[in-house]
Amino acid sequence: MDSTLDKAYSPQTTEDEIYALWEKNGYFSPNDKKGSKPFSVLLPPPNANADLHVGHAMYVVEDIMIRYHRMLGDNTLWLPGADHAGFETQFVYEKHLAKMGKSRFDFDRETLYKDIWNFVHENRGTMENQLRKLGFSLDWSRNIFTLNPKIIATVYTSFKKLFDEGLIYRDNRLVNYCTKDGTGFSDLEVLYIERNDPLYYMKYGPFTIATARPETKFRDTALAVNPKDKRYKEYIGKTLEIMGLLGPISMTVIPDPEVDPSFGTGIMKVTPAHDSHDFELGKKFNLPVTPIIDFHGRMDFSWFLSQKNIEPKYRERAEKYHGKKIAIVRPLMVEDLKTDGLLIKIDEAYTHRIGTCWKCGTVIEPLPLEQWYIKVSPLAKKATDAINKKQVAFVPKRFEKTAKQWLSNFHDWNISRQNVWGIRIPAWKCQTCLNQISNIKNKKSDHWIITDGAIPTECPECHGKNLVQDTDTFDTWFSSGQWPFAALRASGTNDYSKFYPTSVMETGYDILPWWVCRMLMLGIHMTGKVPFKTVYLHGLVRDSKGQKMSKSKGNVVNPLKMIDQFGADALRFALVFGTAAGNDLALSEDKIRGMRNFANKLWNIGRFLLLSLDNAKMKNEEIPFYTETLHSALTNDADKRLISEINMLTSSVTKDMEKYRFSDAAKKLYEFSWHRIADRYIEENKTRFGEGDSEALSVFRHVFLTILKLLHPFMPFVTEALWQRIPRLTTHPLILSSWPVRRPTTMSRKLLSSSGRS
RNA sequence: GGACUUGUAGCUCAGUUGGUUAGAGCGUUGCAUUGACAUUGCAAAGGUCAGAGGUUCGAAUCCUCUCAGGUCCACCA
Repeated sequence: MDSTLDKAYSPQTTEDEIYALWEKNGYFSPNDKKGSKPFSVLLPPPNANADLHVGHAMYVVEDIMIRYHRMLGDNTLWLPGADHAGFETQFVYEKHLAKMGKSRFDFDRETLYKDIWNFVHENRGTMENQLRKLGFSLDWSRNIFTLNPKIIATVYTSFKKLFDEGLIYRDNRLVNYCTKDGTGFSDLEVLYIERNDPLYYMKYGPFTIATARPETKFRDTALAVNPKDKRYKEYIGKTLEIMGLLGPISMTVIPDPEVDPSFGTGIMKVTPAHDSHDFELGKKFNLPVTPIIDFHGRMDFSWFLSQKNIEPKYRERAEKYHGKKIAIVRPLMVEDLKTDGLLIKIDEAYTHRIGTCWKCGTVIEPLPLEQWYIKVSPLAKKATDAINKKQVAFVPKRFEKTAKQWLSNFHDWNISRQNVWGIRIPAWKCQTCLNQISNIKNKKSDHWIITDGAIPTECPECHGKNLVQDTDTFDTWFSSGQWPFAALRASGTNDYSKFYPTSVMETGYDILPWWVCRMLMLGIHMTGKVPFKTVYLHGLVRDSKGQKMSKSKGNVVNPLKMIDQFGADALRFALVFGTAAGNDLALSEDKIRGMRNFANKLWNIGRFLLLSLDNAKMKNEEIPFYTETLHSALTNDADKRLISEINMLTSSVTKDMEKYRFSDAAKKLYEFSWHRIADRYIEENKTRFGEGDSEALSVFRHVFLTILKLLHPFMPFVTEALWQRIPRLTTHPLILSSWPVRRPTTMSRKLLSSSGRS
């Protein structure tokens, strides 16, 4: 035992060594002791091939819970995972391709998939090591990738079950399509932004209409007015001949109570192929769906140009527009409208909210496309019921309301993505049947063969062998929504039966609708049980001024840099200290430095304790371990008071841990260690320590070891480093030590031995 | 239009079911210090808890309204 500690604590020379000790000895794995209660948390899988950002460091809350429960003697599992992150990873890979002057369309599907797979695996590992740097006591022996074959198998099984139950269906409707990324998205992935766009007023037969999207007017199929609008009442049901840029078109006026008479001129053009409201309206009035914009965001006039006997003027125009991007066509159209005397005015001050791609910012085009949808409401109802029945608790409580609100507002969920990197949808179409069907009028063409992953050999209807698989992959949230049961079925033999439902789901509140609600819906439906009993939501990490971190602002805090500079314990403590669950927190270097100072303060309390113990040893003083006998024989009032205070602190911190009040616990421990023990108890009793007073030293050591235990979930490294150096009764490392109980009475000793650890 | 949320010290934030003189970190000021720690200690300054009203023996905390921020959803032709 080397009791001469360095003057200052050096996390850099301590942390890696301690982490290696824990990991090497398998301390992160469940104890699997008979009778021990299960406690399980699934780490929200970070992107496999990206670096961690400081938001990930908030998962420290999970490590705190895990370490606490491990010390309670629970059968504790914290399961790590790595996310293939479907579209996001493909997006990164496409950027990488672009740098080499290539695009994903230069490769066939299999090659592209393989290349991305290799790309991900070449970049893999950094994220995992960063989690280690943070001190996270994850059971790495169970680490699982979201494209693990067992995970995929579970996802396929779910898809088939949902399909068989009629909860998954195929439909052709307008999808939120990003023409740059070449894929559709669910409603949640559309990012609405406030934007200024010109509002064009144009002559439309006897009317004037206002539109922000003049390019779609070529394929308007009707005009809609509010049935209560006296100005247009007489026109309802009438078909009018209207002069457009490509000649006359006939259009019927239909009633729509949702038309706002005060907007523009109170008359709305209807374009079912490019507006979801119009699409629904079109269904009601049996209007054709006639697209003018293609999946690359270009104008498509082939329907017009293929007609015979087109006037040369109109042909010229259509050819001019054809194949060009919308932004290019708009000004051309404005010119032509002017020429024809159809443009009335342009309101340049018009602002509206417009959907954009959350990833690349391109304006989302609603385009008609066949996709797989999940019928959400039956699943959402089950989730809401579970919340109402208190089968799931939210921390903080207010998110219960948010979750329920989301669950009641979800539309059917488009789970098809036109990506390669992901889990390919196990749906096949028989080409033979398809050809036959297309010859029979009115027969539904959605004749799909769905399997639980096995490649079908022949069509069950016609026994044809010409089966073609859907080229789409699942929305990654469809598979992540199944993570709790999918992961536990894949991670270890009995993990699912032992650890499902998991104890706590801990993640950022920003993915409540994307992930938490989906896990609830799919988890309950697929397993009959809630996937987690408690949802703890943390806030966003912001900069020292409360501003959102972003690369462009240059205010991004790099967690690894902070760890190098101040130690993981300091960063961890800074993230929980003075932070309420569910609230955003401002993180500054000053705060982390302050917490580094606290780690150093602990170090020096330990250093002083060791020096005093050495000093006593030289005087041949025997320092007894703190026991019940010693406790009842205490004579010094200062010692008695301190013992009673550490007991009170223990209960109070334990209560905080149970109630997920980690900030309170951290604050109490900080306050007690620094200002009670270091500033007062040590200072007031220095002479006694100098004299080698065995009672004082015994009490001091006991109290300090207790503090190390209580602090261990928060600052695992410095506490373990000190624990290893201080003479104590047991040989266990701190990570496996038992959580302190009020004091060493007979009763609590029983508890200690029954937990199997001391 | 709907939901949620914030306003507490110079800055960033805690503050449980209402309960003494309202707390912390950082910052500021003064002093101290060669044996645990300058990554330190002691002391100090600094707050009408956004405002108004109400409930209560008692309100930062509960209720109503006002003002000022933030986030999300719906609608926007």
